[in-house]
Amino acid sequence: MGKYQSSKKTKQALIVAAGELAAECGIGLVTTRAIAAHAKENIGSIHYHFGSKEKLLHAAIYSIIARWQATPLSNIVANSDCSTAAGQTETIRRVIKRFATLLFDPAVPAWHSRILYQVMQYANPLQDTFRTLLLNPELDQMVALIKAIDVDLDDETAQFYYFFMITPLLFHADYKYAVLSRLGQTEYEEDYLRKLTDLSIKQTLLMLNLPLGRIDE
Amino acid sequence: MGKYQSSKKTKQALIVAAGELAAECGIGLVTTRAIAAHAKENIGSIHYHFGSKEKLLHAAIYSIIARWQATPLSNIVANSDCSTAAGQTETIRRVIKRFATLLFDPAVPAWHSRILYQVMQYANPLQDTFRTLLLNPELDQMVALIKAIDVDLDDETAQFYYFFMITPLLFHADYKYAVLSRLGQTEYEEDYLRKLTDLSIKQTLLMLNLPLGRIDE
DNA sequence: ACTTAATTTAGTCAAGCGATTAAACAACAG
DNA sequence: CTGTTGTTTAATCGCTTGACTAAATTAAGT
Repeated sequence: MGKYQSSKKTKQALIVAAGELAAECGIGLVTTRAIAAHAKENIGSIHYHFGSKEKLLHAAIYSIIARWQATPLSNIVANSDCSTAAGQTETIRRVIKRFATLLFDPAVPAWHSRILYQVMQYANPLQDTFRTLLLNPELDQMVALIKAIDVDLDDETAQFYYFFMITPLLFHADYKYAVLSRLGQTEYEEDYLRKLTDLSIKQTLLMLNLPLGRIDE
Repeated sequence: MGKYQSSKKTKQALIVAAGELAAECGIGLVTTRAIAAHAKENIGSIHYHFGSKEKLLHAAIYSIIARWQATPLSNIVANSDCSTAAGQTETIRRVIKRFATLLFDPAVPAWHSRILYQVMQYANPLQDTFRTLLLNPELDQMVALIKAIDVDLDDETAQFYYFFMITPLLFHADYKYAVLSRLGQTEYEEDYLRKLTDLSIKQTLLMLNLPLGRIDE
């Protein structure tokens, strides 16, 4: 297994198909037959390459986690100057822009953002993996970062502020189709996403009593 | 049909069971057998009383819509004074408190908040009903309300502000189990919900450049 | 109490599911 | 070009699903 060129292509096609279908109708409702048809592959290939439908979905989710880990928060945290108010403002700006990029950048497959947090919404066996590999590390780092900005906060309040920080972005990912339908569009426009990011930043800075001005252009 | 006392009880038990199970594992993954077992009723009763599983789920969702319609936004809009800044502040406060009540009040079944917006997240046949009866009227009223507060806003921006307004509340409903797991609790505490509502109000007032002070106690 | 009709029940159905298999096919080494 | 083996294919498995049905049961009107 994995010696021919075609093997890698088939596996990738199946992962993408599984991801796209799961994004559309929900992880639990995706069938092996639908995945195979969408990928233009055979049902048997799912079991040949991944062992089971669940393992294929696991691989799809893992590919998302890997994408997030390739843009680590630690880069921002390491290069940020949290000793001045202006530096804190810039750090918040970068954190939100990273989040927006991971959710909405056209270079990141659209199904990523629709699946990642789907895992968290309902009880399912993939949650533990997801929490250990991505969610808890992200949250712990963000709590530490926010506490570095305001040393008076306890863990729960810092996390609470983080929720307020990312929540409009998350909403626009989760309810993407519903929002787009209201807007009469088929994809978020660049302008809209910029407005979304900018207001998320501004509201977060107001919440944390940080100055709104930015350092670089 | 519907002539015996037991009929109403059975129908209600099936609706609650369907709602609770759909809240737990997702609308699409609920089975007739699971509903019947959870309601301690017979599978056949689902088809006898509702015709099909889908119609039962439709009835469950309709019961949620009815709960929202019983607490109409129009009450707030009609009694609000949007001519003064203080009146506008109070209106925002009431709108957010209504939303928080509908999502988190223990008097409202917990499964309501976990299902309502589930309908919006994935393509499914119930969306049209939901949009026509609840979502579009709510959004249209809120857009009008926000435009009454700031007459310079266009529809899209007013709706955009509304998203920012409700998004933290919605997040805490959608990701309830994940958040509770992080908090190490099994249910949101009164204090936490008050903090959530208060900060939502404060952030909205900041966003709309309204004074933070309140009118009544 | 009896009758009637509404409701509940258990059993059955075809359809679609994930998984498995053996045969057919195709890629690569020599 | 040929043999080997990794990969793909179509057919089939047992199982669960939503739906249906006829029989049993129960509630209410008389």
